[in-house]
Amino acid sequence: MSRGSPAAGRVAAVGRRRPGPRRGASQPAGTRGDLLRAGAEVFAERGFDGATAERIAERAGATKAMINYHFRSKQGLYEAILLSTFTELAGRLDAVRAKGGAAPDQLRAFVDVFAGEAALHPTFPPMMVREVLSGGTHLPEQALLRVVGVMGVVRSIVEQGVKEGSFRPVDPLLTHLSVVGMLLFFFAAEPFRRKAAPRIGLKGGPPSAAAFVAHVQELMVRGLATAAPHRRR
Amino acid sequence: MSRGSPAAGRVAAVGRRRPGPRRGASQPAGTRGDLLRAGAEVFAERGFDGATAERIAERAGATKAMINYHFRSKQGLYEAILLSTFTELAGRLDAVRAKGGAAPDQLRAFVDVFAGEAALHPTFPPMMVREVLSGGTHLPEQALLRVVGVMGVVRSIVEQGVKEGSFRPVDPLLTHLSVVGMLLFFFAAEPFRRKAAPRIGLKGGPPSAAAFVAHVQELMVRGLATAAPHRRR
DNA sequence: CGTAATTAATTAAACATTTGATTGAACCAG
DNA sequence: CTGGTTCAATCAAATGTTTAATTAATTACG
Repeated sequence: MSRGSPAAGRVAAVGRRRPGPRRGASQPAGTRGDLLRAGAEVFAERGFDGATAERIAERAGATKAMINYHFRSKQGLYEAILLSTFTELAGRLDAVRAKGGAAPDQLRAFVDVFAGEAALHPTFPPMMVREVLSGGTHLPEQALLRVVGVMGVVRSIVEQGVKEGSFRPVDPLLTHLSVVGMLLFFFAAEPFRRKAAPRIGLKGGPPSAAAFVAHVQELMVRGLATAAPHRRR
Repeated sequence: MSRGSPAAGRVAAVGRRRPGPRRGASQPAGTRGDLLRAGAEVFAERGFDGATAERIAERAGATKAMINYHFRSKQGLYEAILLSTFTELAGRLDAVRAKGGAAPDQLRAFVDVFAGEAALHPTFPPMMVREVLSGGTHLPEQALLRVVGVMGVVRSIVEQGVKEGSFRPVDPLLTHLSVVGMLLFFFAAEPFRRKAAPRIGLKGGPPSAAAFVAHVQELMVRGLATAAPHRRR
């Protein structure tokens, strides 16, 4: 630990730029960025314990020692990925709430943005679900706050809808759990559907994300609406 | 594998009975049953890779060699657990469909039974979600068929409802994904809620399973109902 | 300017654990 | 005895981390 290690408090700082080959994704270049991208993929596919440092490094085109150099440990890499992912998502969802409008429209927009983010960063839903599954073991404090923030967005939308009379009086937390649960499960299950598709009689291939988004939007807006349901008996 | 190993094709067979201490759960006694129970718990908590044979054996009050003796390998234990769990669930849900009745009532019953099973066997939702997450890597063929069967139950309920006129014309597969996604996520996230509850301003403690079930039932029946929604604009 | 000193980035090898599986002896009911 | 069951000890492979050496860029300064 005698030589200066950059892992200490840094998060987004980028080392020197290299004129190397073009990167596929967007933001950070260099080995550090390669590790973030490769790590997100492998962690999403196999979970924290199933992802070996060796495999991550290989996919990033680096050696596993680089993980410890740039992030201090495998867990350090994991936390850096979680934090940046959750922060970006929470930011976009906050924007939905901030934009205002009628509650049903905000709810539709919430679903849209959430799904858009999941489609843009396919590693986010699996990582989120895995983290929830393990009780937030590896979840850094700051990332947990983002999750709480998202919960607050849904809560305030629902509360506004109830006050406006467009929604019946429902529990905001339960509503949040249903919407986010549906969406996370759908996107996290994508690899499963692809692999199990031939086994299932799946006409017209697996369902598209757009179709599911529309389905969820209708389901929620109709399901929360004030109008009385089809009462039987 | 020279000595006779019972692991080959067995699934539910029980070794000799012992007069040991009372077991907490129901079915199989003996070391084999202890391993099934302990394995389900640890696999649910940590996933396949995160669960060590040592930890499972310890919780079962046995040694890890017993896993290999009774199930040939750690993966063998895992598959045995998955198969028995999924088979039981699929059976109860098939019964819901077989009982008949109006589509909305069947859908409510489906949610009820699904949630009841999850509450009775808290290890099932996490294991199911983890398996879906990893694309069904460790999923034995027979267990996959059960999952497909459950999907068929929802599909036929929805198709009946559409034909009867109680449901609007929705995609059965998308409907299945929403219901099952909501339920699995809710139950799989239980440890997370418990751990994050103090961090969140959670008035009255975490939501009860019964409350969530009622919420999902209303949401689905209203959301799928034929009646026109609260059209805005 | 040019060159030596310094720092950052990277790699290959070594290390210390951990872990799933195997083995052989002991145990025990019938 | 005998055959199924259990355990303690052992093995070999895998894995996260550390270390030492190498290379490249940046800075200091004569």
